[in-house]
Amino acid sequence: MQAFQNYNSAFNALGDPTRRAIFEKLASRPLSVVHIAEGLTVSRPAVSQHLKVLREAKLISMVQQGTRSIYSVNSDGVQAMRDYLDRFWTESLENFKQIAEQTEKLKTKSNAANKKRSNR
Amino acid sequence: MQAFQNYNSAFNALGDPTRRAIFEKLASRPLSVVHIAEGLTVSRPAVSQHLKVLREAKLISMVQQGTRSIYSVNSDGVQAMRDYLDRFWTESLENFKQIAEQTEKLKTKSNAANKKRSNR
DNA sequence: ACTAACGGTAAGTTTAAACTTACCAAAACG
DNA sequence: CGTTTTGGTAAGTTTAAACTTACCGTTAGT
Repeated sequence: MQAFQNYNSAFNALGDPTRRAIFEKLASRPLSVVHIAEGLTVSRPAVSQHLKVLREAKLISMVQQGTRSIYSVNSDGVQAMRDYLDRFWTESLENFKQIAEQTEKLKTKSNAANKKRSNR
Repeated sequence: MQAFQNYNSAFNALGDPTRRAIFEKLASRPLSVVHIAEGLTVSRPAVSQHLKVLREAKLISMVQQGTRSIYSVNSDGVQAMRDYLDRFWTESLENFKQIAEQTEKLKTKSNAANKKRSNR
């Protein structure tokens, strides 16, 4: 709830197909930039830019090993997104009952209205 | 895993701040378009367009009531995103140990290298 | 029937995101 | 040292997303 209000950047980061591909690659194991770029159709600089976005969204983190930058998934960031969705998931589920109830009410209402109309 | 491969559209949908605001509004309770637009800074047509995006991403659903279009959060779509994140969250957590182990290995390796270098 | 309310869509503009090539700096290795 | 590997950044282009106004069809209310 507290530290991560970066939901926008996080969701935005995973909204891009290329970044999603990178993210999923890193989920399987930590990789250097060249390794990440290997399977992808975009250039290596493009990958670097995507990595920056993902890192700023706290979804991945980086450790330097000599000339290599090793990227890996940041579980905390992912957790934050999960929590966010959890909140609205339960919230919407609670609403579900209310919707059902209201729909019932409205059905009887509109039935009444229909009856009224057909009475004209 | 099966029915929802719309992860892109879903994450993309929540990536936009205005759509996030709409989504959160709807989480508190189902609303008509004018009600949704009420608090927001953008025009009503813009809201309609955002609603379309959210609906195509299966994050919200709509029922028609006379002239009103009542929108509400689609729990299934949210659930699908949760599942997606769950998968990569656990996956990255499993990696965490491996990273730690490998980091240990690399530390001893680089220690050996440093020793070698300082021996020159 | 006439008018209000509601809301979806079309057309056009503006801004920003994704990508490219080119360049550069730092570490590694012979 | 020279050179290769690695990867970040800058500058510029292109495409697409977000928004606006204008318009129209449908339902509701009087």
